Amino acid sequence: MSNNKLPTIKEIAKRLNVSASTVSRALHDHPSIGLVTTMRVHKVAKELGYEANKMAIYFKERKTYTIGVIIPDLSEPFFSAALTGVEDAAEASNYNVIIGQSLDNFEREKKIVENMKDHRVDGVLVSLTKETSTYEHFDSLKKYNIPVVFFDRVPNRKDINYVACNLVSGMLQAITKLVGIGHSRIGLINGPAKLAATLQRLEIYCRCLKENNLPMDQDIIVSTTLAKADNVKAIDKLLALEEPPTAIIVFNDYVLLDCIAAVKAAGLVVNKDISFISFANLPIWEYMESVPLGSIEQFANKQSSMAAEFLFQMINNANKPNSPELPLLQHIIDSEMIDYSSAK
Amino acid sequence: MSNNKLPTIKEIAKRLNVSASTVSRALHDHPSIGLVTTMRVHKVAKELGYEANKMAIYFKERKTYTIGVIIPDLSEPFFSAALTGVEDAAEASNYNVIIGQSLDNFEREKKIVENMKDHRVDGVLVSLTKETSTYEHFDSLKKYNIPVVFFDRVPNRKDINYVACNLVSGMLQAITKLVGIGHSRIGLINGPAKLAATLQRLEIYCRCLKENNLPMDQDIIVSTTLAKADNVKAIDKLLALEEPPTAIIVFNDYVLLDCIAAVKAAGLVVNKDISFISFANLPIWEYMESVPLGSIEQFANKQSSMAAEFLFQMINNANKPNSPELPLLQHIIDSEMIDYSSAK
DNA sequence: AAATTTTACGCAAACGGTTGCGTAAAATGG
DNA sequence: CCATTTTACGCAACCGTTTGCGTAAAATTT
Repeated sequence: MSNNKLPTIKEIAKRLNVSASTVSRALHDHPSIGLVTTMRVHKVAKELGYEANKMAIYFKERKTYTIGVIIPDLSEPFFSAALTGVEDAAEASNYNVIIGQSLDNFEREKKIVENMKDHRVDGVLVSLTKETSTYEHFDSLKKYNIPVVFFDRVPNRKDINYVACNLVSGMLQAITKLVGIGHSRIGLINGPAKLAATLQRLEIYCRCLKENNLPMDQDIIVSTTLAKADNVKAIDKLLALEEPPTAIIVFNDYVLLDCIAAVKAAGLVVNKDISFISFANLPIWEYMESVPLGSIEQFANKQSSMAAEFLFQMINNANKPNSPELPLLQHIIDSEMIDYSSAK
Repeated sequence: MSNNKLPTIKEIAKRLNVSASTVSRALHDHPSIGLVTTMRVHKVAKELGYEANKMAIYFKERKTYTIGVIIPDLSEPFFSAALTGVEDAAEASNYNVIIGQSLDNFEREKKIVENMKDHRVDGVLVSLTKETSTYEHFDSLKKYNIPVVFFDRVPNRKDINYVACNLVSGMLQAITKLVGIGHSRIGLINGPAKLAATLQRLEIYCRCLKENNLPMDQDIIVSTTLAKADNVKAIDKLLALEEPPTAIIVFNDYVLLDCIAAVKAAGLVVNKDISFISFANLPIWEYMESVPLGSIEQFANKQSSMAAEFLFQMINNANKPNSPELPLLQHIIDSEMIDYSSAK
């Protein structure tokens, strides 16, 4: 059983018959304390193994040196990479990171925000739930002077701080590449209509087709609920067309995995009979034999660490007394198509 | 700009011309406070939007309701699953989780421990670095009454609290299964000698062979540094034998992925010419066409959440004044071979 | 030697809330 | 009507550290 009593400043003060304030100042080598006293204090402090109780200091400072990160799901490599990005940035600033997984559940997200408020984190980083469409729970953090920065899955609002990823650049690279190697009939397997990401992909797809002077054909645009059976149905529908696409942009890697299986089942060969480009979430293609021509990378790590930097800027700015009101911190990172076609 | 001043108990007290202690008691509906006063306090509290500053309470309680988790690498699905297990358990107990990635670096691990001590976490969960062989940095937490529970990668000591995974059960299932379907020449591709896991696998492999009355042949035991080229070299060495094994136990899934590629490159067919069983770390086999016959699952989530339960037991026990000195909390979970042979 | 400055330290409040103890005033008992 | 209990609240300490201000004693100046 350990002593249970950690040495405090008062303890040192008592032993030396001086006041706690003298000890505190001596420990910081404050000039107003005599040299001998300072040395005696240091000596006793060392003997007792004294260490300042940071929680007491933090409490006085009204800070916790902790930030919260709210993400949908750690089992997604995208988000675990994002968390790592945050942790790296936080470590560099001597901050701690507490996590909360919303599991794409709005109520959980609210609860996590509440909890982080209770713990008085110095700031919050969020990647939203798919369900989230109202933001009062984040607005309420303003009352506690807790800044919020969103990343990747960000609210559809102007008055927020965020880092997001622009899918246009990657999609443009993808379609340009496909056109470059001779494809002119490029399909799209999109996600469920209710997801913002779905609409976004459709818009960008159309734009990029146009930029490449390709016609748009509704027949080669299909969607899936993201369920496995539905993914297969979607790709089969395209393959069954009279004139099937020769290349397909796929909603994400999970969908693509099912598509590849279906293509093989149909006796076709990936990258010969049909080519794919998808939106990256899985770091697995280097191990697979059938791979997409490329993946549109959204740089989870880069997004999250930049969001963390923004957050620290806001936190530090708030600490300065004459803070000149920071402008909104917003940044959009370009996605990039990672080319796999040369790899195999 | 928000008001910067959150309402406090003192603020309420001032408005009602009562003392802070009365307000505090009224807010908790303490019987010694008159009904009218209590109601007036509640009313003003509501008007002001008063919420207790938990940090102040925690500081007084000398608790933080936060536990720390130290794991090697979040990008490994095993550890992100483990973290999720911890978070689930923590949420159920109203605790927060702060994370630290050691990146398999001993110095980082020490630094993280130090940091968590500074933040006075109520307890720590650890899965050790591959480099860690001394444990003073954890012992030092005793001084602060911070309990520690290890999981999965645990110290080689008796006097610790831990949850670990027993590989024997899974390996035995694996070899028994292989024997059952006619294999009698079962190889082993092991990891680098310096890893504890390597020695462990070798021992268990030998034991399980013996239990199935199979002879041991040094020729079909090879090792790899875990680098891709070396993985390929290892499997090629086995395939080049006069009498190659018909089944191989592989160190882990990463190694196996390279092995499968090498087998295909050699013109052989997985699960026909040669079969594999590996130690699971990747949740990818459901998407692959060539899969091992089975994977030995070590239940990251179960291990970590049980470790968290242990930790909470220790924390709660320490809070009780007449704590009857908890015994060491130790548990070993059986690994299990997950059978994929029927799936394809 | 008296006046002034400097040195070296203590007091007390502050952060926000909790709690043991003391005590007026009101209610009850005899 | 006096003695005792109950009711309802305030005081002050506490958690551990920091910091503005005040002040004796010592050192310096004249």
